[in-house]
Formats: sequence, structure tokens, C-alpha cells
Amino acid sequence: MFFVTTAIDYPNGKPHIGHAYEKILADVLTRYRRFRGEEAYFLTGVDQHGQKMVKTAEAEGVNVATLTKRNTKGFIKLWDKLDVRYDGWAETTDDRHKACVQAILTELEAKGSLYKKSYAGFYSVRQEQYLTDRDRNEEGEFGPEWGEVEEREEENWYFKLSDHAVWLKSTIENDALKIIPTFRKSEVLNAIERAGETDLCISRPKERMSWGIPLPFDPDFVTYVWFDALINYISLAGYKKPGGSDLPDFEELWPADLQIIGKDILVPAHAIYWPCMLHAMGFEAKEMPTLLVHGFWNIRGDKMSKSLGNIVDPDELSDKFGTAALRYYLCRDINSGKDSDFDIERLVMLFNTELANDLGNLLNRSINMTKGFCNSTISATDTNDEGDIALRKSLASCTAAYKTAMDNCEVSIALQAINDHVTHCNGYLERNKPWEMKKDESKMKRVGEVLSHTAESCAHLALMLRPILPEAADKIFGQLKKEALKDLTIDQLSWGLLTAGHQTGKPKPVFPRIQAEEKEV
RNA sequence: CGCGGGAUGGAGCAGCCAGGUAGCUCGUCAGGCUCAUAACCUGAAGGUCGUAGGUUCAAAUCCUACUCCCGUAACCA
Repeated sequence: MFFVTTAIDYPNGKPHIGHAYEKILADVLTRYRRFRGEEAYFLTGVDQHGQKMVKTAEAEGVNVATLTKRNTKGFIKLWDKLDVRYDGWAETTDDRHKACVQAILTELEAKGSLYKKSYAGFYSVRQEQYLTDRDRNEEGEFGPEWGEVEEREEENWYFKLSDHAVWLKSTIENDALKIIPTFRKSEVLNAIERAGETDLCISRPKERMSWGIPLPFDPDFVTYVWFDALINYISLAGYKKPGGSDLPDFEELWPADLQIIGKDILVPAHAIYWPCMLHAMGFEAKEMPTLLVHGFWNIRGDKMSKSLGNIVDPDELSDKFGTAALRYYLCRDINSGKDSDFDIERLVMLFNTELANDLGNLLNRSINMTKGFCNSTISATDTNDEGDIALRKSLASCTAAYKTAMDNCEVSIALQAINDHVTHCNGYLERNKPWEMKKDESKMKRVGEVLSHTAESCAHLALMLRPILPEAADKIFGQLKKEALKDLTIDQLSWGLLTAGHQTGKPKPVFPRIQAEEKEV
């Protein structure tokens, strides 16, 4: 079973384009694995606990549980709208999750992996957090932005992270825990060098923060984010599930084949804390997940942030341009783990040129001519014409390139491979000119062969495009009058999906051009 | 001298790991076509691949130094 997870989002606001990108990427890769004929399981969700949720609720004057429910619903609704289809939904307020977290904590405490100690430091009452030297300004003082800062002492529970430092280093060095892309691996290894003997604080006193999961062995504390949010990857995958649980079978899922996360939470959370936590629980190096680390969508070179007011709302984009355009853009215009600039004009341009003008138009002209010149009937395509052979060769290399790219999680490259063949097909029509040949009765057989070559190509292209644009692909199958194509796996993509005599349908633009209008969303 | 990424025709990017005539999309210009979503096709102009050295028969690609841009700097107890 191919197991895909994403980071679980913090629902103290609305989902932004970065949230949407990660979920769409996970959705695409999951659908691709199924296209490969594999069984796949996609887990995503929301991280609902913590101080920020409490503060947001206070600011809005609602109960924190109410806010949590309401905002969570916003995420669920958006994923539905964006065709993000997950198999498991992880909410950290889920009782099944809480039970698992507590079971793990109990076990680790019994094992001696946790300990309690007192810490004294400078505390910002306004921000409700302890400050470090990095929070000091140039004069070495805590600035006014922190409000009243007082010295305070507090007891908390700690996880013995340092016990696993040596193990972690070798585990990452030898790729037992794999990190994609590779340049992130060196970043992590450098970070581990500085690890030192620091342990990880995993609790908050209840009197200060009650919106969390209580420590089973010390009810005056709740667990802090690490032993809550990160655990979702296994808790909702069935780890330590009680008998009769409806959760999946953990043995089948774990280790995760892809844990998709943003570059911001690689170090320390996912590359350091998480594997050490797993190791403490008894997981071995070979049971470590693979981390797929993606970059960010920037806005005109700036980071997207609330303070800059440049948040891009995927919900509005989907309303305005359609889910297909949004999914296509997010998959197409960003490269292997790097950052990219979000640009609505590029979104429109890529949709209009690559989908509407090139692929959509190829399908449209193929079906239209098949209907008009050939009675909607497909001809045999086992021809020896040089151009035909070149076209089939182009499709074969397209399919191979697509597969390699998708196996490497490089969706953008896969889409480029698809476009290359589309371009080949449009040129092929131009060279063969079926609209001219049909004037000569003796060439009608050839007209059918030519058009069937492009129609056949469209069938293949739609299948390859399907993980990215499921609805559009199905529309294409509909116009080809061959809905059953959607059940094919990638290995069944051989020439001849449309057999001689098959009747195709009516042409209708699958990707209507987005008309230029106001630029602002 | 913390760590990482980046600097390639007007714009956005690929190529660099495994050196060998600089590639893609958009834009521009000139043609062609009319089956099609004013879509499609062909051709052209435009780059001394951040700077300076080095290795090599050969460097965008390897090595060294430098400049500029971006991100990040972990027990937020």
C-alpha cells in the first residue's frame, strides 16, 4: 500500500494557496499511484490544538471548540471543491487520536524517555511565551513588542531527544530516512551537527494552556505540538488502535512512502523530532518515512504573509478560474522542491495556451473532423506511414518521460512531457491536412487514419493527465465515447485503445479559454 | 567567513550531480493554414550562461576566490 501524508494544517484562519498546493500535490501523487495499479492511502487533516487557536477564538469572541469546528469545516469544504480526495482525515481533537497520543506518552514515560524539570527564563505575558536571546533587540533588551517581560520559573516535561542524535545522523546519512530533494538532506545533516545535548519540551502547564491533550501520567499538563500533531501520521493510520476500530491496518500502511511537507517544517520538526520520536517508540531505521519537501509560493518575490496582506485565496481562484486551472497551474509552474512566484497572469496563460489552445483544441479538432469527415468512426491505425510512425514514437517517449517524472514526484516535468506530444500531434495534423484530403474521395481512408492517430493520442494524454485533472480527463473520455478508459492502469497504455469502428462523440471544448478581464482577484 | 538556495536571450524557467555545437514556454517579427476554443503550423531576430582566475583538446556544466539576491538559523521551555 502506497501511503501518502501531508502536513496537517493549522485552522486558525482560512486555507491559503500554500495549503492548497500541498494537498493537491498529495492528491495528484496518490491518484498517480492508483493509475500505476497500486493501492494507495492518502491521509491529511488539521492540527487543531494550541495557544493560537485559543487566542483566535478569544479575538473572535467564540468558544475555541466552536472556532475549531467552523474553521475545520472550511478546510474540508475547500478540499472537496479542489477535488482533493483523501482516504483518512486526521483531526487532533479526534478521540481516536487522543487515545493513541496518550498510549504513546504512557509507554514512553514508563520506558524512561521522558522526564520533568524546571526551567527559569524570561516570559512575555502578552505573547504568552518564553523568550530567548534571539528575541532581544540590538541593545540586548526585549523590545516593547513583547509587552511586559518577567522572569518566571516553570516545570515541564521533556523528551530525551539527545538519546537519538547519533542514531538519527546515521539514519539520514544512509538514506534509511530519505529526504527529497537531495539538497535538503545536506541541510538537515548540517542541522544535526549543531544538535548538542538539548532535549525537547513536550508539555505546557494546564493553567496556562488547556486546549490540548492531557498527559496521562500528569494531568496538570497538556502535550505540546510535537507529541500531538506529528503523531497524527500514525494515530489515524491505525497505530495502537483498539479492537473494533474502523481505522486502517497500520501494518499495511507504515512506513509512509511519502510525507509531503513544506520546507519550513523540515528542520527541526520532521527531520529531527519526528524520527527521534519514532525511534523512541521502537521503530527501526528501516521503518522511517520518506520526506518530500516542497518550496513555497511567493508573491512577487515576497513571502506570502498576513502582515503583507498578500494572501492568495484558493477558494476565490477556483471560483474565478475553475478548479482545473488552479490544479494545473499549481502542478505546472513550480519545480522540484523550489520556491515559485505565484502569478495569476501565468495561471491564465498556462491554462489558455497549454490546455485550451494546445490539448483542448487538439481534441476538439480531432473529434470534430472525425465527426464531419468520417461519420464519427475510428479507423485502423496499424499504418506504415513515416509520419504515423513518428507520432507513435513521440507518444511512447512521452509516456516514458511522464512515468519517470511522476515516479520522481516531478509533476511539472510530467506535464511538459504531455505537452510535447500535444505539440507533435498538432503539427502532425498540419502536415497531413485531413481537411484538404477529404476533398478527394480516394483519400478518405487516409483521412480516417490520420484522425484516428490524434484521437488515439488524446485518449492516452487524457489518461496521463487524469491524476492532475480528473474531471477534465473524464470529459475527454466522454467525448471519445470510451468512459471505460478511466479504469486502465499505466501499463495498459498500449497503442490501440480506440479500435477500428469505434464511434466517437460530439466535440465540446473541455477547457474553455479564460477571457482576459480584471487582473485582481 | 552559521546553514541552504539562486544569478542562463525582453519575462519566467530547464540544462549543471555522470564536461562536447545553449533548450523550453510566453513575448516580438515575417509567412502559412482554415478542421478547430480568433485556436493550429513554419521560419526569424534576440544570450560572451553574475565576476575573476584555474583544470581540460573542450566548461553554463568541475575547482578556487569574489559580488549581488532570497530563505533560514531548531529545547519560542
